[in-house]
Amino acid sequence: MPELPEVETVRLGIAPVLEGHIITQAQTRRGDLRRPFPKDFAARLKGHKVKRLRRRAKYILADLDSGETLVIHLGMSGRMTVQAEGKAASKIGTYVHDQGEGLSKHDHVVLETDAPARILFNDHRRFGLMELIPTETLEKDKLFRDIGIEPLSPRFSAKHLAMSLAGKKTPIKSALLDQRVVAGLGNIYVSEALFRSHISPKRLAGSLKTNEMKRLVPAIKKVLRDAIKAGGSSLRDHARPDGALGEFQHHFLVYDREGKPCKLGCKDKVRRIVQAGRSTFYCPKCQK
DNA sequence: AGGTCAACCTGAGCGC
DNA sequence: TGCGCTCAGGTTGACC
Repeated sequence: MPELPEVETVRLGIAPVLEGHIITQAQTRRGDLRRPFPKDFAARLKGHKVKRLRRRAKYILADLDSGETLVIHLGMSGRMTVQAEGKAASKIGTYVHDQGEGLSKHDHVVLETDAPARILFNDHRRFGLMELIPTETLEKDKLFRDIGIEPLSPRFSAKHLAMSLAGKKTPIKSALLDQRVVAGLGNIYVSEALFRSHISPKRLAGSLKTNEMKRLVPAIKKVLRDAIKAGGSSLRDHARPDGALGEFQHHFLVYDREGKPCKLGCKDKVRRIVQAGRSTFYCPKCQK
C-alpha cells in the first residue's frame, strides 16, 4: 500500500489514541513479519507512554518513555485500525464496535492504550516491520542511516535534488524510488510527479536540466501534500485507521491509467512500461 | 561503486 | 467452480 501520504494518513489516524497515551497491553499473534519480532517485544512496550508519534520516510516512529522507539513499516499491504469507545471514539470521530475476539488471521499485532483504544496491525503479505530501537541512536541505525531528505522539508530544493542526482545513470523514475535520494516516494507518486512536471521517466537522472528540476521538485511537494489532504490513495489495501478510504486515487492523472487518454488532452494514450521491475505510467507525447 | 533483478508473501482478477 | 497465470502501494541481498 503505502507511500508517504498513506503512511502520514495512518500516523494522523492513530495519533489521537497513541500519542501521550500508555500502552497497557501488547500482543503479537505470530512470530514474525518481514523479520522476527524483537526479543521481549510485548514486554518492552507494556506500561510505557508514547511521548511522540512522528514519521520518517515510510516509517512511523513512536518514541517511548523507556528510551526506545517503536519503528513501524507497513510494507505493501500493512494497515492499522483503531477500535475505540466513548471519549476516545469521539476523538477519532468514529465508533468502531468492539469486534470481540473476532480478529482476522492477518491481524498480527494488537496494541491497547489507556485512551482507551485498541490498535490492530494487519498485514496479509507480511512485508511490514516492527522494531524497537534506542531513540538516541535511531538515525545511525541501519534502517535510517542512508535514508535521504524528506521531500516536504524546505531544504528539499531543485538545488538539493540536482546534487543528489548528479552523474546518476539510472532512469529518473528509478532514482526517485531510491529512498537514499528522496525519502517516502513510491511507485504511484513518482509516476504522478513526473507526469505533472512533463519529464519522461526514461530520462537519465543525471541529465535533468536546472529548469526541469525546478518543475519536478514543486510537483513532488504538491502531489504529496494533495494526497495527504485526500487521506492517501486506496487501491487495494489502504484504509485510514477509522476505516474510511483515501480519496486520492480519483485524482490520478497517469497511474493505473494504461490505454486511457492523456489528461493533458494531447490525444495520445497513457503507456505502461516496466522499469527496474516496476510499472511506470506516462504520456510519451507530453513527457520529454 | 553503481546499477539491475529476483525473492520475500498472500490475495484479487482474468482468461480458459 | 476451478485452475493457472499475472499483478500489486516496498525493501533487500545477491549478482553483474
